[in-house]
Amino acid sequence: MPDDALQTTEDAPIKLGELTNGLGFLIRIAQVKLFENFFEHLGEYGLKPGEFTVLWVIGLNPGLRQGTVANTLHIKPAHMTKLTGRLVERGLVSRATPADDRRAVRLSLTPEGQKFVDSKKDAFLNHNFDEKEALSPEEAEQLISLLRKFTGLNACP
Amino acid sequence: MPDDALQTTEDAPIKLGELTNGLGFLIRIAQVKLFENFFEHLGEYGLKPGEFTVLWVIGLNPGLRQGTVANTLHIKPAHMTKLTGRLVERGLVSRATPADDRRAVRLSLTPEGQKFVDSKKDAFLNHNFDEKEALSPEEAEQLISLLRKFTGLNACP
DNA sequence: TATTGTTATACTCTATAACTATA
DNA sequence: TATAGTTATAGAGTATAACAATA
Repeated sequence: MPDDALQTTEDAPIKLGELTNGLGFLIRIAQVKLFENFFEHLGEYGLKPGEFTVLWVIGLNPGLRQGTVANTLHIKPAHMTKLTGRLVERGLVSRATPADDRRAVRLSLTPEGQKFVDSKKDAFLNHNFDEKEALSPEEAEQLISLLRKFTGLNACP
Repeated sequence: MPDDALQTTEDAPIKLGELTNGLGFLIRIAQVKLFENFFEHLGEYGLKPGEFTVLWVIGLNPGLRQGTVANTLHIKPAHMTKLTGRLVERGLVSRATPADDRRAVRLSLTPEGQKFVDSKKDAFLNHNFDEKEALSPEEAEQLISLLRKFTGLNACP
């Protein structure tokens, strides 16, 4: 039985050994695949996965504080500032300073932003990755379920 | 039944909606978790997951060409140059120019590099992530199997 | 001409700390 | 004092193109 190989310009197949059982490595390769898929379908809008996710969360929680979005999505505050700035520049998000705490920044979608999220929702949520991928619908659901459990994102048990 | 929430400094729980079914989002959060785990266990050596993976692959395939490593691990050539340089500086990897193609660079582990990989192998391959994680051993195996299928890394069936 | 690897540039993301303005 | 957000800086990773040496 030959060793497992990925791809090569080399003569001999490349051994990966137990790396193919490593969760970290698999997650990284999976992410590469998903990024490719994302840019294939949504790249024309010039938004990246993280930016789309921020739009989505703001859309579901209008007036959410910027820091809360950052915490929720594991985005660092410094980066969040720049990311928000980009979305505001594109006219998709608006900032507001609430009167009760003037340090805070509350975010909402502009009408354009809401329209954009609505129209791209399906493609964004990867309901499209079942093109000719390796997984059956049942396996995909199982994978998502296991990941949700692993990440501790099980909603309401 | 309340909407799903993650964490918040906010008054109301944050709605994520169908985001928790999005493979892209789950993979990202899973990676955050795995990175934390990695740095907790291996951070003291100052190596990052990608660097460790490169060491591992070179160890299994001594004399492998640099470009092949890059292709296999989805590392861009320009970045691979810098990454290799760091590992050489640390004395873990040695470069060699083969006589048959003097454009190429072939990589091998130094004795120190080999010793390092051997000693950290178990921790690296995340055989350690079962501490008090959410998944049972069976679920973990299932998750790995599904990811391997999704990424097209099924070795030899 | 094509290929391997390197350099250079630029941008994103991360990490950190210092700063402001509020509280 | 502590907190929310910003700014600044540095490093890693990515993308791209131009380049040298070799094939």
